[in-house]
Amino acid sequence: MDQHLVITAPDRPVGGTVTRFAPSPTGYMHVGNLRTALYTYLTARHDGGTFILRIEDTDQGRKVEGAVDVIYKTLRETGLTWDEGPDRPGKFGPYVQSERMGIFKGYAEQLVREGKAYYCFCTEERLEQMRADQIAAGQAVGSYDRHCRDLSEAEIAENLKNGVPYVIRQKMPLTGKTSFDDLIYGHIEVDNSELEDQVLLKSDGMPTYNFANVVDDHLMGITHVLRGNEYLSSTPKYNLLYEAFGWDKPTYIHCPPVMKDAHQKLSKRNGDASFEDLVAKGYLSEAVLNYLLLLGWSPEGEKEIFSLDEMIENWDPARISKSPAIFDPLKLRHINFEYIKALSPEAFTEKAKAVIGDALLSKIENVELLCKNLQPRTEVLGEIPAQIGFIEAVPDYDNELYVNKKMKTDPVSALESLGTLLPVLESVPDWTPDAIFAACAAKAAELEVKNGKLLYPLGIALAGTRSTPGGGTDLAIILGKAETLARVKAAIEKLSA
RNA sequence: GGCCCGGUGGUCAAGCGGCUAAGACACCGCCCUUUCACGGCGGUAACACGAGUUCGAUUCUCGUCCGGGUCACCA
Repeated sequence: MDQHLVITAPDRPVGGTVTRFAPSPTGYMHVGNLRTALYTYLTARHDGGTFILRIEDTDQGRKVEGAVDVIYKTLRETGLTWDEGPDRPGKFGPYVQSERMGIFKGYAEQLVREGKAYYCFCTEERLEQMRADQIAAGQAVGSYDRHCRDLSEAEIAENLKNGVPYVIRQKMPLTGKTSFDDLIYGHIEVDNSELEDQVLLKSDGMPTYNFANVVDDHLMGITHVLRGNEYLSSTPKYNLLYEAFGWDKPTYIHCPPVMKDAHQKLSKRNGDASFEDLVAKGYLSEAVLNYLLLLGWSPEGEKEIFSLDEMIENWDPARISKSPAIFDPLKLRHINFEYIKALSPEAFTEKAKAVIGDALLSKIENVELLCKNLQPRTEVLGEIPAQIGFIEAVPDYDNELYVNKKMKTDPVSALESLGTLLPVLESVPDWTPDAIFAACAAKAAELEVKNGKLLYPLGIALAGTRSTPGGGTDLAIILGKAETLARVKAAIEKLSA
């Protein structure tokens, strides 16, 4: 990461919306994550608020070299600029969670002093035994039995003095209900008896994820928390923490997952495409972002193609869907196609050239014409090579290709057509699209046949395939005169054989 | 299993008590056309099921079924 490029973040607007995207650096940005980043970004930007990037790197086991760069790179490529982050420190840093580890213990101890949390000296063995007993007794598994919740002052002091390892647990209310309101899912209420006295501070003095999250979000002034709906069931515990501290609760916006199919989430484990993979295949980053916008959210009108500015303007988090959405590569293709069509010819040509490669490029007489024909035929950049393989050499093909009902052609008539066309092509004064087409059309008129009768076979002769970027005369221009004449002669020979 | 959430065409989805239940992708057909495309026009296709509330339910309530999530000193 370009740590030398550290810029101080600007001040936040007073009373504004503040959101945060808090990814774990796993070395991979899957599209579900990116969608969350987008929704989080839009929620801040729509309100003219602040968008923060916080790196949650405390899972040392999953640490991957260079992973933070992937996050930076992806957000930059998609234009999701952040106001505060590791490289843009504001007043609420640090923005890398591993650098914040010192601040949590004090908060946990504060809750202990206030009687809202307690020291727990249970050993791992005891907890395991407890769970085993619960299973044996056919009870609900998993919940801590609150063994240390009511230790006497003396016992606690004694243990502390002896250096017995401990964790700090949150003291949940035993009765009553806790509720919260989610912007998407509405009012959700659970019995407090369902809530476990969760660990806040681990025995190594480090906070648990849930605890760190609440404290960080509060200290950073986060007003809107966007995250996956797998956190729906732990949100009551979050709220109880906010209440214990007397902090303002954020607005919760839980998003449904992006699915691979009806049962599985999209994930790295399943080998599903990451943002980088999609870009490598020839999807435009704007198109990917636009598709993701629509995957789980719908605008008010019928417009589907949105620039980032238009997304910001039209964004309304309340219109996020409640149910999971299956990632549809076909629809992505279509959106990508829309973006490709909207490219200027020059911009498309530039992108196409990069995919075609210099070797093949040198064999193309008129790259501009080729690209002009390619643009409305390219949904994904990566499929260009397959469309122009014929330029390198005519593939093996069957003469049956000359059969075309509508053009009224077949191998016999094709042989005839190519025979008439050859001298026409040889004598075309200028090797330009208009001149060639005019000459061929004139010949067709003279013979009183449809243009296709002559030109369809030309296309087959030049490309050896039905699907080509352009008609026969365009192919002639792309291949050049010498190559064209050679291929027509070869085709005549093949048809005569 | 307890708790929580969800369930409109194949997919994304609009809808928020009364509609012939939008639109997009995909699919099919027609037109245009020097192939294939692009484009234009048209078509097939949906409210999981059962009660209840109501003059009237896709919309509200309950139940059933199905799917997902969550129950760690992991994040």
